Amino acid sequence: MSDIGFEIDARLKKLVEEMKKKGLRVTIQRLAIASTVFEKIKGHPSFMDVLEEVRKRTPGVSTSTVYNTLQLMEKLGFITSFSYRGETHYDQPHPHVNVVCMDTGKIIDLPEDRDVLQLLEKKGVKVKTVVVYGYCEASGPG
Amino acid sequence: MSDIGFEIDARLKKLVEEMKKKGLRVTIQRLAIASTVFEKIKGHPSFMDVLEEVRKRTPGVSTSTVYNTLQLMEKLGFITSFSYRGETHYDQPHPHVNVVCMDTGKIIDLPEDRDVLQLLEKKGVKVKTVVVYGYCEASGPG
DNA sequence: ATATGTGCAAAGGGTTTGCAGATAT
DNA sequence: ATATCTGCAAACCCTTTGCACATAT
Repeated sequence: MSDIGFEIDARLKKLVEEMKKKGLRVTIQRLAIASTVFEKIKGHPSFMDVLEEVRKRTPGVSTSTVYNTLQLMEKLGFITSFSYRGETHYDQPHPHVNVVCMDTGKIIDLPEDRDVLQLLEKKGVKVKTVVVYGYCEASGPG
Repeated sequence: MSDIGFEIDARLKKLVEEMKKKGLRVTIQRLAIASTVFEKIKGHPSFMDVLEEVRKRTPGVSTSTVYNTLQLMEKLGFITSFSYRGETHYDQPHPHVNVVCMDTGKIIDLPEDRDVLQLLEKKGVKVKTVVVYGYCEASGPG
């Protein structure tokens, strides 16, 4: 469990601890999937994005294993997800504001979102994540 | 075109005008679908919700007709949509803040949302609609 | 008269599942 | 040793489409 070829970032380390604590198995596949997800999560990857990237690195991993692992990671609170245009997108678990451009399909995190979150919380909303559907600079509604 | 059994609300009237102006046909089905949608839109109905409600009122209307009409209405700006848990939900077209309870699945409009929208616009985001994923009063994260 | 719309039924796309064989503990 | 996990392949659900028939204009 020391030389497996992955960068062990803090989240991965914590996930592994968490899995062990719960008697869940730390498999090669789960490590490959988790490290991929942590690396790509800022880009709001879709399920297929994750699957493809995992397979680039570790060929042969199955759809269901990726699916199961993503569900596990979500249940353990390491990622969140939301759906856009019929696809599931994975995202960082801390409350923040995503902006989706309905023209380009791009999804970015709003840089300074603390005030938005605070305003929502002040209104009694327990925020997990926020998705703003709109248009980016270059494009307009229609 | 006078006694068709539907309440002609302002939006329906406007939609009909718009359709005529564009040479689109004002059919019984479209009227049934549109009036249903306008009546139920505050409840963020899913595609299936709309289909079922339309059929309750006007049996025999097909999936594709409902589908086409909803797309048409969206293109003409009378409704918007977003997806949640793999389902398309239809919504009012003006910018506003929806709150989704990830526990109960309930979707409601945030009552006083103008300041939230203004704050987002001030940050340069052209907002079409906002979906806040969180938890309602009774439930907590987990 | 005819361009547009409808309904049927099937295809599509992404997600989810059942199960036999494999494996981390 | 054995409970858990993996991979395959098929099922699933919702959405989307093609096309012959019907209809609003």
